[in-house]
Parts: sequence; C-alpha cells; structure tokens
Amino acid sequence: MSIRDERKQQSRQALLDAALKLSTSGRSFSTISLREIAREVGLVPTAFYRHFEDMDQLGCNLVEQVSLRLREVILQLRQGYFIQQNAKTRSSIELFFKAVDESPQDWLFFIAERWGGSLAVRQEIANEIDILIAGLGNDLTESTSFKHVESAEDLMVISTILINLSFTWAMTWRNMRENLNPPQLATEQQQYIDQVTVQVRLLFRGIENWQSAE
Amino acid sequence: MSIRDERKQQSRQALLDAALKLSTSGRSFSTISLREIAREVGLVPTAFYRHFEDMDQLGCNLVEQVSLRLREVILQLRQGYFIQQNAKTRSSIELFFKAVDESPQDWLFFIAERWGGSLAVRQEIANEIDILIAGLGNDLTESTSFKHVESAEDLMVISTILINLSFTWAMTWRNMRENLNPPQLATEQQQYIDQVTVQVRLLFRGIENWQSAE
DNA sequence: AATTTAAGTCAACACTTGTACACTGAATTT
DNA sequence: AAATTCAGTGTACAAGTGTTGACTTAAATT
Repeated sequence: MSIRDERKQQSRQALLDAALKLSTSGRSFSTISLREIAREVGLVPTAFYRHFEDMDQLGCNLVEQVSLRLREVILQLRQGYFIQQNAKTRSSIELFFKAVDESPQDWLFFIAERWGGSLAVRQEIANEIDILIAGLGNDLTESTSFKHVESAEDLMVISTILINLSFTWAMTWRNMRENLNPPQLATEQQQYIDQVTVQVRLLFRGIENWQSAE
Repeated sequence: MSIRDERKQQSRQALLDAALKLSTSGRSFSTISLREIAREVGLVPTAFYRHFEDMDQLGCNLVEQVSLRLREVILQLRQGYFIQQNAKTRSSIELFFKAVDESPQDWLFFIAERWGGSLAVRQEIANEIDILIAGLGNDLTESTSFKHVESAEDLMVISTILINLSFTWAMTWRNMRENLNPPQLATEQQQYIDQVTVQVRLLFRGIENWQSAE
C-alpha cells in the first residue's frame, strides 16, 4: 500500500475508533455528532467527508468492523466449549464474561444500537445477528449432544435463545460495573454468574428432553 | 381538581404523549429535542419548563407512565394464562403479540430505551424490569405446574428468561411490520409465532425436568 | 373588588450542528 | 521536472439547540 493510502486508512480507522469510543461512553451512537468525532481524532470537521458520506455510513462500517471482531471471539468461545465435551457450563459462562470485559465497547455498541436510533445501523446489526445465530446453530447440529434433535429448525431455535439471552447477560454484566463499587462488585458478579449458569442449565435440560414436532 | 390544575395536567400529558410518539417513530428518545416536543404539542419551547426541569426528568416520568400501562397489560396476560390451566402456549403467545400491537409505542419505548442514551431513563427502566420479573416469578410460585421446583430463586431465573426474551420477541415482531409488505407479513408472522412457541415449549420442557440445587 | 399566582408567550442569547466552497501541499503519476 | 491527485485546512452560513428574563392574562385567593 502506498504511503498516502496508508495514512488515509489510519485516519479512517481513527474516526471509526472515536465513534465507537464516544458512542459507548454513556451516550448512544445517534446522539454523537460528526464534529465531535472529528474533534476527538484531531481533524477538521470537513475532513470527515473524505472518508464517509455521512454518519449513517460511518455507523454501518462500524457495525461491519465490530461484527467481524465479535464473530471471531464468539467462534473461539464455541470451539472452547465443543472441543472438550466435558466443558463445564459455569466455566464457559465465565469465559463469555471475560470476553465481554476484554472488548466491552464492541458488545455495548452492537447490543445498544440493535434497537437504537439509526435505521441503517439497525438493519446492518439484524443481518449480523442472523449470521451469528446460524453459526451457533451449525455447531449445535454437529455436536453429539444434540443428535436426538431431528429438526434442524429446532436447533436454530435454541441458538436464537442463546444468542438473544447472551446480549442481555453482557449488558447486565457491564451495567454492574458502572453501578457498583469494587467491594460489592465482585460478589454480585459471582452471584450473576451463578444465575446465568442456572439459566443455561435450564435451557439444556429442555433440549435433553426435547423431541421435535410434538 | 381546579380548572387551572386540570389544564396544566392536560398540557403535561400532551408533552409526555408527544415525547413517546416522537421517540418511537424511527428515532430514539435521546435524539429528540425539547423544542420538537413543544412544537408537536403546539406550545412555545419555554413552556416546557413549567412542567419538567429537563428532558431527563420528562424521560423518567414517561418511563413511569409507560411502565404502569405495561404492568397492567402483562398482569392480564399472566392471569389469562394461569387461570385456565389448560391454556395453550401458542394462543398465549398470540395474545402477547396482540398486546404489543395494541400499544406498540409503550413496548418500543420501554425496550429501546433500556440500553438507550439517557442514564436516568436506563436506571428507571432497570428498576421496573426487576419488578416485572418479581411479579411473574410470584405467579410461577403460586402455579401448580411448578410445585416441584423447590427453590424460589430458580423460579425467578425462569421469570428472568421469559421477560428478557419477550422483549426480543416484541421488537422482532414490530420490525417485521416495518420491513415487510402486507402479503408477506401475515405468513412471516405466523412462522414467527410458531418459532416463539417452540422457544417457550423448550423452556417449559426444561422446567418440567428441573430439580433445584443439582 | 383587589391582589396574587402561575401557565403560556415573546424576544434574545450563546452555542452547536451539518455542509458548501475554495484553498494548500505533500505524495503520486506523467 | 512538471502536472496531477486528494487528504486535510479554513472560512462561512443557515438552521437548530437549551435557557435567560421580562411580559401577559386568566384563574384562584384574599
């Protein structure tokens, strides 16, 4: 890549990063302005247009980028769970929350903007969620634990539940960090892990005793 | 109530209604302005301050009001389900979506602003959700179908799952109406009802085979 | 009947916003 | 070496924002 293209990419990335940062620090994407983003990066407002047509396009590109990272993380979580068949539910959930804490902005942005103010962003996220659900659904199909579930659709249903609930878990998890001080936080977090563990065990108990098309 | 107080209440309510309407027509609460609301009502911007300190306070009051309505609707749904013990899962879900269609703004606002831009509104909604979960949890405790579940906490977990998933259902349901044209809509809706029915049956299958503190 | 209260009005303010346009200057191409 | 490209700059403008303070005027109180 040429020197110029390289610098352009840097600026573009800086704008995306700034947008992600600003829209996950207490406010939402649709309340931050083009000028704020440019200011954060150290660019003049009009320079924004050298990279994006408008905020909606920036938003869609940001969803794309965030989605790619989340897909990667989720893939590793899935592999970690399915590879060793004796993986404990609880430790898997701990890994999930660890992943959330390692890139909280990605999760916050993705989940908050799912029902957020920008139509374009919402649609982009909806598509991505369909892909996430299909991906996890595929894993379930290949896992030996669910061979007794005949209908592939039923496994998609399970995948849908897990993905949707996981978003609530991630958000609740992050909110705890913002509303509690360190001493309380640790114990509350443990309790929440317990609670989510029960949620997941309950789901799996449902799958174990499932028979399709009843 | 005096004539003056009555008129004041009317204006106040008009402001709340306008805020709800504007923040559920494609945009979110944090992107609408004080002036917009006043304009919608036919008042001068400064009149806003005769009723609310700022937008955050308006938002909190709106959450309160919306919550009260949602509580009422949800209570009726619960009673409809638990009173007749042979209530079919599918028809209960149909009733749920009917309730969503009867006051879509309440649901959209409540769910979208759960992770929305205003901190004050978010906290208010979080409190309300706790109450909703506790209410449904109570019903579960009293229902004969779940007598075998010894731990009250485990029933709260089930309640948590149901409430959180129901929010996703409601939003997905409304999004279908906005993205599809009438011919497709009806069939897609039926498919989605089927899908949610499977989700709920799976959950209940899990509860049937549940034993606390395993 | 005189006085007070307070919802709504009006004008004005200091700011922020998105965007248009002409410009500069280093990296690239010719 | 000359010409071109184009990311970033600077100025400018119209439009929208929250909030101020002083006002009207009907309803409520005295």
